[in-house]
Amino acid sequence: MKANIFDVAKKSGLSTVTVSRVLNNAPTVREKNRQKVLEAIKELNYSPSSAARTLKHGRTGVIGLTLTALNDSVFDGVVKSVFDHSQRSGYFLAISIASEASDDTGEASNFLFQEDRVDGIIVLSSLEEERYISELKKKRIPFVVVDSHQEHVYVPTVNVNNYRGGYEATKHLISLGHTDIAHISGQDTFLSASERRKGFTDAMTQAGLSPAKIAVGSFGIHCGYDIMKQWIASGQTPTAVFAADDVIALGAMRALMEAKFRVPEDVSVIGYDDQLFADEVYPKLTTMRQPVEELGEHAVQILLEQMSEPQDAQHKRTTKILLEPKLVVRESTSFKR
Amino acid sequence: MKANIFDVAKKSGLSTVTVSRVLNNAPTVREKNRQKVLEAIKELNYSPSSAARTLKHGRTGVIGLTLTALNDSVFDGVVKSVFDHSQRSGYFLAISIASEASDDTGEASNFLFQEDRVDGIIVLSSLEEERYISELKKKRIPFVVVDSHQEHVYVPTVNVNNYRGGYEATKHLISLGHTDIAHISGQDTFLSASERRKGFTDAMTQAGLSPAKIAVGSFGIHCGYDIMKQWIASGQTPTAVFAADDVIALGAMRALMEAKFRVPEDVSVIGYDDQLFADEVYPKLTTMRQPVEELGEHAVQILLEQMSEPQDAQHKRTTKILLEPKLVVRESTSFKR
DNA sequence: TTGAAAGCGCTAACAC
DNA sequence: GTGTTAGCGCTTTCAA
Repeated sequence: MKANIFDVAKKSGLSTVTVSRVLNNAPTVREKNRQKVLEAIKELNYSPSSAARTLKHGRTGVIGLTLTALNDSVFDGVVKSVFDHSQRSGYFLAISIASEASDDTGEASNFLFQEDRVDGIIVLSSLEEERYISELKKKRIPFVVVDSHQEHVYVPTVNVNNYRGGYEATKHLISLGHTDIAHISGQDTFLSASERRKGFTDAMTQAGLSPAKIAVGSFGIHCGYDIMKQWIASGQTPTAVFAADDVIALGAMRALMEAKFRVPEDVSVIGYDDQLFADEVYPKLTTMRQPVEELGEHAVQILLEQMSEPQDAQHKRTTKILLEPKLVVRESTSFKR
Repeated sequence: MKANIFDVAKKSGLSTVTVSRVLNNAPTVREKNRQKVLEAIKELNYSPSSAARTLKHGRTGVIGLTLTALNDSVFDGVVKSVFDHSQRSGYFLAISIASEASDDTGEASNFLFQEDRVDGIIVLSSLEEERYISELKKKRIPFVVVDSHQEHVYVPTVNVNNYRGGYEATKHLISLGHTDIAHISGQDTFLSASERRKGFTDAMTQAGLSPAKIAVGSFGIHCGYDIMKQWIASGQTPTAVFAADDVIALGAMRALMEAKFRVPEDVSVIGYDDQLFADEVYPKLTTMRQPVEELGEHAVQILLEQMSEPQDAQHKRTTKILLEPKLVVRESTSFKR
């Protein structure tokens, strides 16, 4: 049914070797023969078998990407960026989306790690980071961790400076004259959450302010509303809030607006991530933007380096990239009245 | 370096065939030998080569998914669902994210279609639908189109009833007593946009209302704000708006709130898609939810059917699935005052 | 400039 | 229950 390289060879009156040379753009093929081959290929609608090539070369040409949640501007952006840069280097992208709930069998490994499906893996903000890392190391699969949640010494990582993000977000509010500033944090499972919180605390302390009003919520789950509502109910409404992500910020704003507070006239709110909706909601959200494109670019680049290096060299030096977030001022923050 | 099946055979003192049998859970292996093999596998940290298997079997175990945009609750949800169901059937998922801008070379085909990388392809809401379909047919790669933008007779598709969605959304507003209802539509490139608009028009007409107030915006681009602002400026503010998607709805609400209209007291707004933020924004967005999980499930199911059927049978019957959207009433719509 | 032969790692068919 | 053999489709020597 499907044509193989022999069919092409026969049809073109040449050998499989010559066909192979044409396929790989070898210069040592007579132009006339090259044409014959190309014609046969077209007529037979032939395309080479990637499996056979892979088997021969020992590389699959596939990069794997594991992630936990989609539906988040940051992760989505990274995926897109990773895809673009992979393609540019001739690699396909296979993805694996872990469910929130960890698999029952503690042993169960990621789908992508099976067999030698991929030449390397990008671990994006995984909840099973530890397990993945040790398994990847054991299997000697080259990898890089993006948005890591723990500190690993010998692991190549690409991260965004969350401490700096928290610090800058808070400083923005302070610079607007606010002194009663609250922080709704993400859960401690994430290094990013505690880093942002540390940035908040330091910025407050350095300004001689009390960093006492902190509530620990959770990314992903819509907690901003509840926490803010509680503060309002207890008469503790701050004049400014630093929310650990944009969704939390949205929830906080909703609680405020429901209670007839105006944003930003009565209370300023700053988010984190610069999700797509940040630009379209009322009032437009001030937020910290993550360098999404660069995250993906560095991830692919480092992974390719890992893949090209001999296995044992991978312990010699470990690349760690730290990118900076960027403050995007919109409408949800203003001078304290 | 990397162990192969021979190494395992040697180490366990058995033949490669026996090792292969163990790998494939063949029942005809003496328990004692099975243990020997398993031990050797573990010691050598062996994992079989997918390439060799693929070559032998003529199938890759990979499903391809092409999509245009990420960062959209609907698409993201479908991707997740497709991943889950693929995995459940033992397939890996490779994705290809097309850039908005079509490739310069009109010829350039999708990355995934190259060689025989995948056993089948899910085309998700592609802007290059026509081109993909004809190429996939030519290459005889089994496929299914999800959220198709044109009507194709012999193409298996999974769609959501957009006409019904538009109709129901509009009826919801009518049932609340509104008569001056506007519609901000998506661009006509998308069948979904014109279908929703048709639903709007029919619902209005059937209720004896004029479906005249229609503006054609564009999905993805933030147009809801501009269009609504224009209506407000020209004194044509409707009492209810049906936005073709949630982002447009968000923009429309922003324009309204900026102009001191209250939502829903002065103007009701209904969106479409039930993006994640719909539940967190103020006021919570009433919207039409797409059956995301089912979309992915049916897509995979139909694709697997296509893959198992002989090539020539694929013209005999063509599966077409049409799912129904669901109205989710929240806070952005209310009775006309 | 071209081709014959060997082999990448695995498994199905056929012995034993 | 187990092993021998052949071959999946391609590319890489090596020889012509």
